[in-house]
Amino acid sequence: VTTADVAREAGLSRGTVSYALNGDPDRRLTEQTRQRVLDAAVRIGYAPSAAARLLRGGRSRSVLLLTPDVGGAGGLTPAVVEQLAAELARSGFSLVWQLGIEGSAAPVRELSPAVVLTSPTAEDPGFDRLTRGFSVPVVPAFAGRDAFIAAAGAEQVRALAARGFRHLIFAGPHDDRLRAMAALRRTGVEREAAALGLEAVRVLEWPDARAAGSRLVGALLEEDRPIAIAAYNDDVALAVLAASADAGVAVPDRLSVIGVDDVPSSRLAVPALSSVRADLQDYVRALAAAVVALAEGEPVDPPTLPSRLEVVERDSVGTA
Amino acid sequence: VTTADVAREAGLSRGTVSYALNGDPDRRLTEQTRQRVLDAAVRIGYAPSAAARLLRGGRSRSVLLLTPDVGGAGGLTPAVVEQLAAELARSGFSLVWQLGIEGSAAPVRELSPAVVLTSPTAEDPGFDRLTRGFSVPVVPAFAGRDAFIAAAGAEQVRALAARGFRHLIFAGPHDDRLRAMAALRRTGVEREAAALGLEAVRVLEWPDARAAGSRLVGALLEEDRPIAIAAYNDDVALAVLAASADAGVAVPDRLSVIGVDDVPSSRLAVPALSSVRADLQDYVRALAAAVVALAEGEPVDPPTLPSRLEVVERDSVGTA
DNA sequence: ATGAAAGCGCTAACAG
DNA sequence: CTGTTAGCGCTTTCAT
Repeated sequence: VTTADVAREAGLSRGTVSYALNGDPDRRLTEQTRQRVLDAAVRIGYAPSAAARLLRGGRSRSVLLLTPDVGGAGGLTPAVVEQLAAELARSGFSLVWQLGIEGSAAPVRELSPAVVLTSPTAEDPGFDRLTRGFSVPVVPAFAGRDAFIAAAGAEQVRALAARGFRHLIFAGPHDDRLRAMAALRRTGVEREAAALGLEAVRVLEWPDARAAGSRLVGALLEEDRPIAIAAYNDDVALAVLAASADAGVAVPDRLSVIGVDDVPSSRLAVPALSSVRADLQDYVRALAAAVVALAEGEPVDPPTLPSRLEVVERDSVGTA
Repeated sequence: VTTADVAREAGLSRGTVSYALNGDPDRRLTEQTRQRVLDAAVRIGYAPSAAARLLRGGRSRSVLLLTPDVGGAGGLTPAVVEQLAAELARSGFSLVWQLGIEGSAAPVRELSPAVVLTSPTAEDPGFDRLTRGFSVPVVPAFAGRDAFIAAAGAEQVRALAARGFRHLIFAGPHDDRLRAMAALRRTGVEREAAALGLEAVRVLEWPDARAAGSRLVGALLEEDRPIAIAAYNDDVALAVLAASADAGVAVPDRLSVIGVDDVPSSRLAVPALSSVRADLQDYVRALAAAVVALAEGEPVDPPTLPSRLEVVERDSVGTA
């Protein structure tokens, strides 16, 4: 069912139908004519062909976000995507999210988006493959992501150092898929420790099994010096907490630990887990604005993720 | 840059270019001609117009998934979406996910998908608004979602009843956005309790603040009978655990609790949290197959979510 | 083995 | 105020 059908039904021409349906740029239509078209359209269930509109040269109002997986941008993706979608909707754009870009799956070109947002950066391998075939701006969203991930580690170090700890342990995740992000975080931890003149950071991969974790805590304890752990994220920090409880080690009296992300269960851990949180509201707003500008053809740079995060002090960090 | 440009560059006609670029259905091209076209295409950077292709009548190889938010389908969405995307990619389809459908944002029509998957069901208000304007199958994905959510509650009850508990408490979430799902889960709990001939289930909204939670546990304890709690999900169950620890109540000796979802931190709670887990692999595979069939025009029904889940027994449930 | 041309549904410039 | 028409880029049938 096309405009031609509507035109026939309404006894008018296709041109008139088009004007009536889109609101007139200049054209003055009789209210009666307009109504007649609208009625006919609903009566026969007209739905415009997006493809034809696009082909005709209309700008698209959609934005395509490409990430390898849901956690693609350091665990911050879901919340960011939801807010970004809402923000863009305010400006009349729709955000669509395509996952699993790493593999063979090619980005959808059927959606001729106004802007493409990617979580891989221009340096990432495969970026060219992603961008190929798009004649619209392809922007690495999450600019400054590496620094952002590292910054969380730096905050952890500052929080721990402020309590007098001079020797820090970095507890990395067991999950292999997190390897790259963990390396970034670790670098942040190490750099800040060096900047603050602390001892060299000891790096551990925290074991997945509870029993192994508890043995590890036991071993750490024998060294007989204050234990301060910067965990890769809250999940790892929670594992440290569990291991400590299993080993009968008091937190924060004999062991301090701080995570990253401030996931809901951190508040509910025993003791409540200190963590690092990012407030991304302003960033997402700026990102949405940049996307809209890009869509309008203005050559703006997308915003950079904040490099200063907020420490949430709870009960898992003591003093040296 | 269009096929016409490629044709001019290669000294051939647009038709030939099209055949060379797409692989010949029947047509036999000289290898030399084919190469000439391919070279010309890369040389001048040709990229096909998806809109024109679509308009011309080619079926699209994309699938649009519409959900209100990331957690749209009972917390199971992210994992399901990732697997579904991978599964569909295997058949040459790309899945794109549009969030925030509840609000004013209209589904993207620029993407003329082969199939539209929605998390709202046909009964949900606003479903018509979503489906309007699509001339392709619009299928409520997650068929049997309500039963699925309820089933998890039923599993909790069975697990608790098997340990001899006759009086159960349902701990609902504080978060208002979860209200609808919580009601479903509660129904599952209540129905199974009735079916098993247990006492009427007591329904509580678990408080957000730790102090309030701990007071609540204290009050429960005074009633001097075994406490068995089916929590809405693991987050609530974790809160119960935290409250118990704060109140100095031993779990599972004096209080039993079981969650739903088996989130990573459940394993790491102290004591490790018993939970209910769903294995959705088969379901997602079947869903992908149904989507592909639908795209081919076969009128199949999408699969129903399993109504039998798996209990993960850990250390937070004792005996009556 | 290649070229010519029609037409997908739409909008906008031009006639009337 | 409304009708007619060209053409967006592509695929595909029909000629050659």
